[in-house]
Amino acid sequence: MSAQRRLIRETLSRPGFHPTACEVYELVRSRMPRISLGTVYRNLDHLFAAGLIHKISGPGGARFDGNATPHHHVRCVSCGRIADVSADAVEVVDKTLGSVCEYRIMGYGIEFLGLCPRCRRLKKRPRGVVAAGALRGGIKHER
Amino acid sequence: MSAQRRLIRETLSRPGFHPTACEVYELVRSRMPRISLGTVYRNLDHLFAAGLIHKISGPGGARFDGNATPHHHVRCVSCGRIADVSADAVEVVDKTLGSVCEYRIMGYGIEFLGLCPRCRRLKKRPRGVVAAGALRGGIKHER
DNA sequence: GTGCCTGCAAACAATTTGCAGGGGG
DNA sequence: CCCCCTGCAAATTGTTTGCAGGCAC
Repeated sequence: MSAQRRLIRETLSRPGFHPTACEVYELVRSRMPRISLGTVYRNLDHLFAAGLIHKISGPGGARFDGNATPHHHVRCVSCGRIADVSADAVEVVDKTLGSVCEYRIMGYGIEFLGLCPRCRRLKKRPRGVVAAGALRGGIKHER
Repeated sequence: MSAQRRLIRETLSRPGFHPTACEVYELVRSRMPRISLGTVYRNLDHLFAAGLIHKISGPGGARFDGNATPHHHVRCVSCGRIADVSADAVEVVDKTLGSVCEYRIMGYGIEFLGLCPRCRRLKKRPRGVVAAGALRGGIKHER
């Protein structure tokens, strides 16, 4: 693990912080002025593929989250800010929609990740279309 | 509603179809050769803002869905294909994780949308950071 | 005419990649 | 010595925008 990668990871360790790649770049650059944007992207990708950080894809580009434990996110429809939501809240999401966090929840979107019937049939090994860190909600009922 | 917009909407009406903007462009162009990519983007945006279609933001760009009723999506971790998931499945997502659809579910991510405490306090009216069509999961417990 | 709409092309933004070098195992 | 990593710059990709018209009311 290079100094650059360590510093990027450290930058993401602040709780409740969900910066874009460019924001990470600016922050890291203040302490390591010669780092390049390409290196930031490469390392964010590396950390994400290793499941060490979360990547939140959305409009206006991806955001990153140093908290790699299973949890979800809420985005403010007015300012776009992102906050964390406990993974446990998912189980009862529709029943407690108002008390999931301090936001006033107006809706939500779920993206499941899994193997489609055809890929399963073809016994294809997942070929990295989705990285480990994409499985934001942990697998609770593995069979 | 112009002929272009109608044709774009019609192109999206096929059930279980989740094309990118470029795919929509190609399809529409086969029937209306002089349409421009800009027009496709403009109209997809318009339809999305009006809540007439869904927009699924994710890695590799957004995908669109002509089914505007509340529902969610599942993405294959191997081939990246997207399929629909009933909105009702959300309520019991953790208890029936294996039977939500015919995919083998490996995880999921939820994005809530709502007003953050500060925006609520400032009495700011949501200023279109998120369009109507972004509220993919309907609001079931409005207060 | 006014306003929404188009095609086109250029601009923009986010991300990826090719390359030549460097440092640690 | 090899491999992974870097900085840099250019290339790609996805998306938006400015502009000069065009069609409908």
